[in-house]
Amino acid sequence: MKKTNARERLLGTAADLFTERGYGAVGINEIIAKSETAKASFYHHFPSKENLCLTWLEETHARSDTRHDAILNEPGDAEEKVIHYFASLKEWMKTKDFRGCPFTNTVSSLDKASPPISEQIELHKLSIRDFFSALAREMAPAGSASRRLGTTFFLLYSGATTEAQNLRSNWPIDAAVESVRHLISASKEASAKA
Amino acid sequence: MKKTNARERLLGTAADLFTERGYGAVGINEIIAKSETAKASFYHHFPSKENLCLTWLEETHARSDTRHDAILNEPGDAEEKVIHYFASLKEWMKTKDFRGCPFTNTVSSLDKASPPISEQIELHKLSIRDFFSALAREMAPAGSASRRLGTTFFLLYSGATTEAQNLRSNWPIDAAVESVRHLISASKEASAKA
DNA sequence: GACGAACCATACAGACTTGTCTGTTGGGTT
DNA sequence: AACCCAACAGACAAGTCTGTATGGTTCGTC
Repeated sequence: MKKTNARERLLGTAADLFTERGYGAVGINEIIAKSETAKASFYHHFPSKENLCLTWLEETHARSDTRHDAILNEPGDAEEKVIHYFASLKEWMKTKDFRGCPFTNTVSSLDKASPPISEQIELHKLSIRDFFSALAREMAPAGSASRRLGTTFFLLYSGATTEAQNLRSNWPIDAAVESVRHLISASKEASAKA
Repeated sequence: MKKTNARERLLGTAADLFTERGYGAVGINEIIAKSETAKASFYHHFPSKENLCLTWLEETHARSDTRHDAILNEPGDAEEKVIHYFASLKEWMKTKDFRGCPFTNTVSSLDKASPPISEQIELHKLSIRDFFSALAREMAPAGSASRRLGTTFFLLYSGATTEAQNLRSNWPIDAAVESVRHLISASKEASAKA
């Protein structure tokens, strides 16, 4: 039943609990209890709760990053890729009971500022923006217009995630998809006119 | 020095501390100490910390709502009103040290679900969307297009707030304004063509 | 077979949390 | 004068939190 590795068990249950209720609302006592691990083992692998959080965010970011690379290298239309990305966000929200972005939630829930965590969050957010920018560049190669388009996708994605969490509903994501669709077709018309 | 009313003092310092560090990271001991109030007086006016939070959100929402009404009844161009609203968000972020929406932050920082607080947050968010929808209706009276436009403004506003907090910078808000400007001019062209 | 790493259980320190309780002070009203 | 009520101070309960310390067990490798 137990995974053999105590470190993996700790990270796994910490990931579950942090995404479920947020960094601030979960104590290490609960983490070690749910992962069936001794407290001494926890402090053997992690110097502090904050470092556990950092490690969790790093691993989450790494997974997200390789997924973005895979999507970009995949064959297929950039427009479809963007729409599909929003669709998978809907799935995520449904399975995670409408808790939004782990990174954003961690920022809100941090009691005191922690430079390494803040840096990791910035890194992650900028990489998401870059992902959308790459897709935008693919579908509207004209310079300044595609730059704005990518950032607009990014902001719509962030807003949709935030408000789906606040309103405990997926309609903001559907609305964001509608906006994205409209933006794409409008940009096509503009480039056809030029 | 002290305001005469203990209740007002408590609400004021609670508002400051909650917006500064979030609901979860602030205890009532700190609130009563900073407001120079006895603990017994606190529990005389508020049944619990959670109720204090609810009251704070209610008052914040009420202020926001009357401000929206004032803006809508003001003379002036709807387009300028939207842009100006984003500009005042930039001011807010600067003075509040890049802490984002109090309502969104409270959702992330809540340890356990609280129905009255969740309802208050939904109410507030829907009222912001309605505000943007009213402005969109003013500048593009065509039915379905203005509906989408208002929701797009709302999502861009939310995303800009969230990411300005995450990245501790105002560039997401500037980018959102650029997107809004582009959307408005595109919608003008579309209605001119029809 | 010996060494060391990883793991286990458990007790503890010290500071923190929300909320309760007792008792006092002082101004305003009846 | 009697009463009410807001506000005060401060101790207390019962529990939480992170992190440390002690000591014992299992297991792979030299």
